[in-house]
Formats: sequence, C-alpha cells, structure tokens
Amino acid sequence: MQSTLEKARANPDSMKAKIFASAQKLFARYGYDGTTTRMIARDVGIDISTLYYHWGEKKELYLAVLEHFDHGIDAKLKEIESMVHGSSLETRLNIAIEEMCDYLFRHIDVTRLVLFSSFVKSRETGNLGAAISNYISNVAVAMGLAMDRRSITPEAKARVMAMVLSLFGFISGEPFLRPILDVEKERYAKIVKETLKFILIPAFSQLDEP
Amino acid sequence: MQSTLEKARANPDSMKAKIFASAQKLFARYGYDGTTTRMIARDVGIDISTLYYHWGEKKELYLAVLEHFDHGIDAKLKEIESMVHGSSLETRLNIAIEEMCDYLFRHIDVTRLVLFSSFVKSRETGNLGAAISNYISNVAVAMGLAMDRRSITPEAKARVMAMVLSLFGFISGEPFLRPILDVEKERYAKIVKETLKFILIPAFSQLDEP
DNA sequence: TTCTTTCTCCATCAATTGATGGAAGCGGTA
DNA sequence: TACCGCTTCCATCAATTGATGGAGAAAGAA
Repeated sequence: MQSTLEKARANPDSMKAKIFASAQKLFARYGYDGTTTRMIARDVGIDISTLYYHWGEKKELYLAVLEHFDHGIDAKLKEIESMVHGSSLETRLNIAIEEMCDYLFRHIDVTRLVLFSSFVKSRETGNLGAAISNYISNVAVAMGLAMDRRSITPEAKARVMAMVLSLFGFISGEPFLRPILDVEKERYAKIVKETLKFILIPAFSQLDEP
Repeated sequence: MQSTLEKARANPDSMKAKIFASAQKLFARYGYDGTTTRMIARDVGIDISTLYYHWGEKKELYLAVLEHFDHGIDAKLKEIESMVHGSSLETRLNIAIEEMCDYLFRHIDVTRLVLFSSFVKSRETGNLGAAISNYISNVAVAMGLAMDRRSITPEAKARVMAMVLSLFGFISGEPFLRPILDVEKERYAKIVKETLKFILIPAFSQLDEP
C-alpha cells in the first residue's frame, strides 16, 4: 500500500497519482459522501472503471489520502521540534506558527479534509480516521509545552487544542474567510500568522512568568 | 415559512416539529449529503412521504434548520451586547465567553451544522448558506471591539475570527475532543471556558494598554 | 510477426437516492 | 349515516450511486 503510493508520488504523471490528486481536491471540497467516484473520474478525464482498476474501493482511496497527509504532518512536526529545540517559548511559538502555516497553506485541500474527517461522520463507516486527535499531543511535545505525552493535564491539552482549532480553521476556512477580510492570498496568510501570534503568544507567556 | 416553523416550535409534539428535530440531529452528524430523507423519516418513525408532505424538498428542511439557528444566535448576540454594555474589556470577554458557551453547548448539534455548512460545499447547490461569516462582524460589535460594522480593519476581523473558530471548534468537536481530554461533559464545558479566557483575554488586553 | 501483460473503456448490475400519486385512515360536522 | 379536510402510508418512479465483467487498445518481449 505504502510502496504503491510512493511510486505514484514519484511519478506525478502516472494515472494513479492523477487520480490521487483529483480525489484529494474533491474530497476536500465536497466531503466523503458528497464526492462520487464519477466526479473524480470526470475530473481526471477517465472512465470510473479505470479508477477502480487502480484504487479499488472508494473508501480505500479516501483513506490513502488521509494517511498520506498524516505522514506529511508528522514529519513536519518532527522537523519543527528539532528547529525550536532549546529556544525560548516565544521563539518556539513564532517559528512553529510560521512553519505550520506555510506547510498547511501549501496543503490547504488536505487540511480541510482532515478537519472534516474528524468532525463529520460518514454514513456507512462511521468515523473514517480521527486524524486530528493524534496531532494534539504531538504538537504539545513539538512546542515544548510538555515533556512526554503521558503527563499532560487536560487543561494543557485544551490550550493546544485551541491552537490547533484556530490554525486548522483559518486554513480550511480560507475559501469563505478570505472574502470576508477582502484581501489577497498572500496578505491573508500574513494576517493569519500575525493573528495566531497575537492570540497565542501572550496567553502562553503567562505560563513562563506567573 | 417562519410562522409555520414557529407553530412547530410552539408544539414540540407536532409531526413537523419532530421531523425538524430529527433533521437537525442527523444533518449535524452526517452533513447534508451524508443524510438521506429516509434516515430522517426512520429516526422519527414515519414514512418518507409524510416527511415530504410537511417539509417538501430536502433542501427546504435543511435551510429551515440553518435559518432557525441563525435567528437564535442573532438574538443571543444582541442579549450579550446589552449585558456587557459599559463594562471593561476583560469583563465583556468573560461574560461573552460564558454566555456563548452555555448557549452553544445547549445547541451543540446545530453548532456543528453551521460549521459544516460554511466549510463544506454541497454537491448539488454549492454553498448552502454561509452562516458563520455573518457572526464575525456581529460578534465584533457585541464584544465592543468595533463601534460600527464598517470601520473594522482586516486585522481586527481576523482576531474575532480566531475567537469564533476556536469557540465553534471546541463545541462542534466535542464528540472527539472530549475523549482526548478524558473528562465528563460538565468538566469539558468548564475547561473550554477557562481555555478560551486563558487564550483570549491576555491577547485582547494588549489592545487596551499598548 | 505472435504472444503476453498492462491498461482503458463500454455496458451493465443491484442498491439507494430524492421525489410523487393515489389510496386509505383519521377526526370532526352535518 | 354521509361528507369533509387533514394526515399517513404503500407502491412506484427516474436518476444516481458504488462496483464489476469483459472486450479491446497499447506496448512491449519473444
């Protein structure tokens, strides 16, 4: 499973990769139940049989998209963790916000997808992967807010949740939030970063000097 | 339309009201495309023809649910606005967070519904009501962060967005966030309030004394 | 060339979808 | 009783859904 996906990524012109890209886009826009295999096939420009030939069940394709993003974000979190290691809390937050925003804005469709997959149930299979829950403690560790994943109080976890929720919300909601602000894409990204810093840094700085 | 809905609400045992309640619950859990008219009818214990007799198109029923919540939250915001009028910024935020949390936790299903309707497109009708965008400026006014709806800078709007996003996120995400914290419902509500205050009050207090 | 493997599409399937028409039940009025 | 409007359900519709089998390209390997 993983090797086939890597092959597909290695050659972006391969049919399997094209299907993967379209599925990513459409699942993010319309959700799981809102996206039909025919919509994906039409977007690629192929017959649905070709889609099923490469990916099998619809659910399989969906889970592959989620899993791929999971790996990517895990790697990014580890990267950030090593970047901020040893810095002050304020510096850690600054860097983490910059890096996470850049990364998620580059994968805006999938960010939305992950948000949905956690919030909305699928008609047939219940919850298809509760991705976000994994990030909570990972982020806490990456930011240096907790030493190990065990000894985090609910209150500390909740603070991280607030971070992740507003972060994912800003990115996923870009299609309808940006028109409200009436700004260009780059300006939007800049404002989001500023706002997150504005909100989070003073709050977490309380913890350092109480 | 509105009078019929009010009639239905006045008599919660009426068939139209029962259908409305089930629709609210199921749309919130599975989204628009993920909820079928048969699911709603089965939940009420009636035939789908009875559902169509009372509500007509599926879309009609969905929009009625959204609209009803819209009115409710608008009224709540005005109530808060009059409650906090004249208080200090910190007091305003404290009261607003308390009141909004209590209200949204009492309507958790619909909160989730509103979040979805803004984020995810419907297959057939595109966006079915972009509800959240209305709240942004309303909240800004209710909190006393802006005098009139016109003269709000994108930066100020974005700060309010961060508030709304984390608030709606905490409420809508309760089904999968609360298990992460591993706490009871009441404790969860308490932690959410504390966290929001923890995050928002220091941030917005910067604005008062720069 | 011929054979084989890989790929793509056409035709089709049963199940499910949103939606409707009509028959039957219900309650009250005369 | 007979009549009436209101409500409910059964049967059914066309369209769409996820999914498959098989026929035939495409592209080499022999």
